[in-house]
Amino acid sequence: MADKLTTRAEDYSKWYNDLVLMADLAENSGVRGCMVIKPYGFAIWERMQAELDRMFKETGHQNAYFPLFIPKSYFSKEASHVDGFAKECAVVTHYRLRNAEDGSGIEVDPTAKLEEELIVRPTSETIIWDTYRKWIQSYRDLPLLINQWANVVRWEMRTRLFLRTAEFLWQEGHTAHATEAEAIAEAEQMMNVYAEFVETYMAVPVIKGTKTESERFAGALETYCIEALMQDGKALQAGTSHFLGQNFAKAFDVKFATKEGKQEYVWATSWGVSTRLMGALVMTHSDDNGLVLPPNLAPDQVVIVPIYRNDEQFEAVSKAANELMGSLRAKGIRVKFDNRDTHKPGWKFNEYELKGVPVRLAIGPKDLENGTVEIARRDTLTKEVVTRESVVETVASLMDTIQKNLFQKASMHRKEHTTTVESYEEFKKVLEAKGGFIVAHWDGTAETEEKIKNETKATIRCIPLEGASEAGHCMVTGKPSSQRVLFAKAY
RNA sequence: CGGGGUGUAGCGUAGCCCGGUUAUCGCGCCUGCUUUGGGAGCAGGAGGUCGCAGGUUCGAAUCCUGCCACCCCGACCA
Repeated sequence: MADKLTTRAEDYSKWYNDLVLMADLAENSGVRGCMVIKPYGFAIWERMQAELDRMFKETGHQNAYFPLFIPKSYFSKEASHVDGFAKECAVVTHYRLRNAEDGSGIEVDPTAKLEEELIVRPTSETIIWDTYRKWIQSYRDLPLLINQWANVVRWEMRTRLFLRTAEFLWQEGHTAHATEAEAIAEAEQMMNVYAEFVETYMAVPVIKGTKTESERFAGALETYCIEALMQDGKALQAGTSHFLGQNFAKAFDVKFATKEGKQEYVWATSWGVSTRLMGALVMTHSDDNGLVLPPNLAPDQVVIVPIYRNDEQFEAVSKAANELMGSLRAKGIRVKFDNRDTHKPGWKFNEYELKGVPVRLAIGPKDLENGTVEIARRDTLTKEVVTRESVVETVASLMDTIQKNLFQKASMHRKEHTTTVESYEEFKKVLEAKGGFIVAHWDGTAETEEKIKNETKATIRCIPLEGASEAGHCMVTGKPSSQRVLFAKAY
């Protein structure tokens, strides 16, 4: 397995797929563009959900659930929104099957045609705003801060495991506010929540910014995003937060009575992250030995592997392991004791490396004799032997050390693959030779953006929020520019 | 939707051009013994509508026709 990973490292996307498949995260289901997320992969997603959900609630949001099916007519209300999604919708046209008369099997019953087709949600703006109209009457009903954990379907031409599947899991927040300023503040806040989650838990450094007009979400006035750089030098959009203005309020007639008794349209935001984050995780930290999970996110932070030759040894080792597991858990560390008798230690070592468990402890007869434990780190692949007395402390501090080390490593990689260029020639050269983020001046027009995209495949990932404003000239047209923007080839 | 490719055991594959015993090999799986501090060894065993449907032929995994599925590369996108 390891050989296979190494040889395929030349082709990153293949390598990435192998990693995902072999690490027991997910596999192609055989259903077009849809994946099966396996238990271990789903455990990681659940960790993401848990931390994000906590952060949403800490910022005042509540969860709710809306229907999977959306009547077609809802889509006709917001023109730019439907333009963005029309080409990738799965549509339910019938509601019954029957046995074919010629005995060839099951067929769709043509007499069971739906009066109005149902769209399998590609995103829930339309049905949620239709509902919000009924929920919002007064300024006292605002702000309405709701999140939904759900699956959505987008019939993409081309799919890629985790990064772009036909069906994917995500959360979508949809909020309504009394004022424009409040809605903008919400959209910015959620971008910051995403950035904090991705950096603190996933140990993936991100750049916060806004999208250009042409890259903006369908129906949004402003799209905030976080952009991450993968190991192969391509960028990945890790999360987006949209300021929707009053577009949806007007389309779905969502008005509220102000304190002064006037009727006004509400201001809206929406924001989401998806199972794509799993792809970001894999492609940021993994190496040829498999996944590398940051401790803050890992479902199992520590695994204890017992080493023994016979039942007595197993008893003795298990006793020590269970005690150790108890003290680690008391420190709030997620520990698994793998006492399966069906696999040998060497097999387990490799398995947990592939699965990216941050710390592995091994206890055997020698350790019982010497009062020691062997500690192995996944991030550095190093091992050391420590005393039983110090192991809990060592492991506890390793959680922090490994988390920081992974973030540090990814940050260094990004720094080394971020290049500031002055000319279009240089831009093309760097893009070709090195890839990564390229920081350059742009005249702010969609034409120039389009030209660059067509000629080089690179897109403007974002207009960085923390980028200092700096006068300069567009690298393509020479027209004045007030700030450098971030370019890259993207997934 | 354009271009390319692949369908043979749970996974990865040989065989196909040039039709001919019982369809190859590895991993995995099962049983037994020995093993267990980096993916164990030996012996035995189970597992196949050769993607589907037709056709050609004495005979088809192999040749022909049609269909289906998936993958990869583009255009589109979280």
